[in-house]
Amino acid sequence: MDNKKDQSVRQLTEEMFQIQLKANQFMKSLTREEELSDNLVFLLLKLKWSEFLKVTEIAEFFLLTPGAATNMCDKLERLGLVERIRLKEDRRVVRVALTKKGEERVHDIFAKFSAEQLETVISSLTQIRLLFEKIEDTL
Amino acid sequence: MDNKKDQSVRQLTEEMFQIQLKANQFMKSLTREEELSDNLVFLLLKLKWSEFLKVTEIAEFFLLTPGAATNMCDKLERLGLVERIRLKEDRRVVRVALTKKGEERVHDIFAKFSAEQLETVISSLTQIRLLFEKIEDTL
DNA sequence: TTAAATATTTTAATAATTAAAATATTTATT
DNA sequence: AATAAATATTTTAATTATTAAAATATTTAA
Repeated sequence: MDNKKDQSVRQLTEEMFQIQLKANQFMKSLTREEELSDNLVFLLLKLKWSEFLKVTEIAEFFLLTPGAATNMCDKLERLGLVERIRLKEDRRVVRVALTKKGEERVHDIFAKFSAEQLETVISSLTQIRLLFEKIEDTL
Repeated sequence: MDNKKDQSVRQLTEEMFQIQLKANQFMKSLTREEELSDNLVFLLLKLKWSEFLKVTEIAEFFLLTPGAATNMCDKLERLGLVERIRLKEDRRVVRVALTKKGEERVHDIFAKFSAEQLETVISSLTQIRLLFEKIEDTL
């Protein structure tokens, strides 16, 4: 591995490291008063704009096993943030939905940001996603 | 929470989710044949361009406890990828450095990418970092 | 009616982390 | 010089989040 490539490795490592750091900081600023894990917060957000999700849907979204998804729901249910109801039409299926308390929790997460701030964040995140897609096309 | 803000939450959730997905995919493509965790790979990369790191330095970089950093080193040492040597000048300090095998492992990670690919990736990552910094300034 | 497939939960095991304790060394104080 | 305090790393115990596998209940297919 020549010096030019060494430099590339060094740069790439540094950028990746900084990005991870800032991404974590961003998550923290979003969930600054949350003691929930990132994935649990993500799930609350996801449920905010889905009427409900099945456990297998949750598992698929998060690329986890059904057991892990169940465990996530256990935690949120214990906190009164979600409820689980068996579907009448197919009693194998469990609907997972936000409770009133869960709705309020999501509301609280975003109450601290102005509409302008949100727009800026969304716009930046969109560009970040596009850049990752560019990387995807490159490799 | 009004409809406009609902939409913002929805968009933000979706972007965050996609970014997490793509960032994971990126890590996977970088470490596609690695059975090491992300942090272990990161540490290998970091050691590639540092002569050596102390355990506390590793803990600081990764925002972990010294115990966790020790554990990371245990794993890499067990695999023959790093070595630990007490500093003569201060025998409390352990130098952690890549072995020859570790160097080769890092080399292998990047052997599969061309210089052009690396340049594109680095450039995109730099922009991603700048965008995260913009978000940081916004919040 | 029986067998196979499916959804979720439970159980057991594993990996990665923290908090706290332990060990060794260095630095500061007496 | 001796003692106390600080520091670096490791070890131990506990916790959290995940997987694999097993269990339970239900639906679908034969």
